[in-house]
Amino acid sequence: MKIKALNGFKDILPEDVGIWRRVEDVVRDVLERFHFAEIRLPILEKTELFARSIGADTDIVEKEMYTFTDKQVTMRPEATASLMRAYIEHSMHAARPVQRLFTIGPMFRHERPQKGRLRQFHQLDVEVLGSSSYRLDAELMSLGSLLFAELGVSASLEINSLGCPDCRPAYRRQLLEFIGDRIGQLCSDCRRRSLTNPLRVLDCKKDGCRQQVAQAPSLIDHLCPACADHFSGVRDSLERLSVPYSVNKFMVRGLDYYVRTTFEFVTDRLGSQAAVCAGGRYDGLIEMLGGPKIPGIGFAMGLERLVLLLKSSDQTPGQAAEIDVFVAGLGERGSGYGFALVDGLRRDGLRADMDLDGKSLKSQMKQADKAGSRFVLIIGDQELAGRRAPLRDMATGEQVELALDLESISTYIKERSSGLDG
RNA sequence: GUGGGUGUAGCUCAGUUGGUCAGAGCGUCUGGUUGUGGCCCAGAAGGUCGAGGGUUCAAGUCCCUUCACUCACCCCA
Repeated sequence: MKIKALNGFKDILPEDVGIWRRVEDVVRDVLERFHFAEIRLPILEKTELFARSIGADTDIVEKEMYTFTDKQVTMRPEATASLMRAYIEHSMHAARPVQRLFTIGPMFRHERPQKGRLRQFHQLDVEVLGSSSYRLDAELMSLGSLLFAELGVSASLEINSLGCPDCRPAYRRQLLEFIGDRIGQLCSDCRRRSLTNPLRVLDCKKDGCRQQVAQAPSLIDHLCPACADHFSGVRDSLERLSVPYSVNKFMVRGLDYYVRTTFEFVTDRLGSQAAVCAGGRYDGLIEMLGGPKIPGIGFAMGLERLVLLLKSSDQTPGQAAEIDVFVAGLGERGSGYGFALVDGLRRDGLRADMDLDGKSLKSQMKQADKAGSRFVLIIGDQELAGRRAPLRDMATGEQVELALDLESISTYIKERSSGLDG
């Protein structure tokens, strides 16, 4: 029986790494423009951290975490909790009043895999601690929209407000009353939701439920004055930044810690996994985890989903050259000389390779072609005797005779290759 | 946890009502006269048809079981 990767765990093969790097490069570039600093966090944390931050009653904590029960540690299902832990542990609030941080890495959830949802998946996690300004909310959404724009992916922004501990309970009671009157018309899932997480009834996908909740009281009509002001501030700021958005009053959050602003970038090209980026404000979280009373907001972007979008958007990157020069050695002497020459070229900053298995010249030419090498240098007994060797330009087929020494060859290739530094 | 779909060469897939059905394309390798890639041509390697059991003279082809993958539900980035 062959050993295979675990269900929901995927290898990212060399042919896909290019697109992943592109995503990561754009992410880091844009984040730096927005003055964010990268932080790298452990993958394993105390189980309690997630239970307290995400919510002990959530599906994630109840049944989706990879936990070593004998050690009470868990593979992180998301990054926000870890980042908060690090922020508190290192008293980062003392270093500067507003911390703008991001991290990229794998997360683990034991869910049933499907399109755009794996058990090990990767997220970009962006968090700002120390400001409750509504402008910050809009700034993060602008950041998200710029990320999509720079990657050439289209996704639309939806926003909502979940209120705060002052206004949500009252709304929740109203909603429960509304649902109670219609409980018979709702699907079985929604009947269960009405007990566990009533807000979730609002975004049920079933038509019957949608019709029923269409007239439901909406969160954003029942915000307390402070939350209402904040929400309208967010909207004004988005308009000032010309970031297109729509209000989705049925949008809910799965994690307990969110308050006020929530937002998602959604797409219709990922099957049922519409959200490619989602986040919101969590003003009480840091305090709840034992830190200072400091507000925060953040979002997570699903990188697998982003990669899927990039692949579907028909942006063929074209095969890049893997190496600058392939050295074709003929016979034992030619191969031996070429072996040392390739090593020298590499030490000189060029990407070089050769065949080590004594293949025919024709076969070596094919290898060079397949690798997209810009040049092929041929070394056989004639060349060793004459101290000169032909260098073939694989694009044009033209060949020049070069003096058979490292410096001449290296210099010639460097003068004609692009994308080399130094 | 629940439901649907699919499992035939490295990859993408054909395989009619069970009877040369073990195939194609791509990829790989070799060759198409001495040491030159792409295109073309020729040839080769490569598969216990996911696994196990059953029906039958005969099973990728029918039945059962099982495993895997996949999409969707739940939930969620």
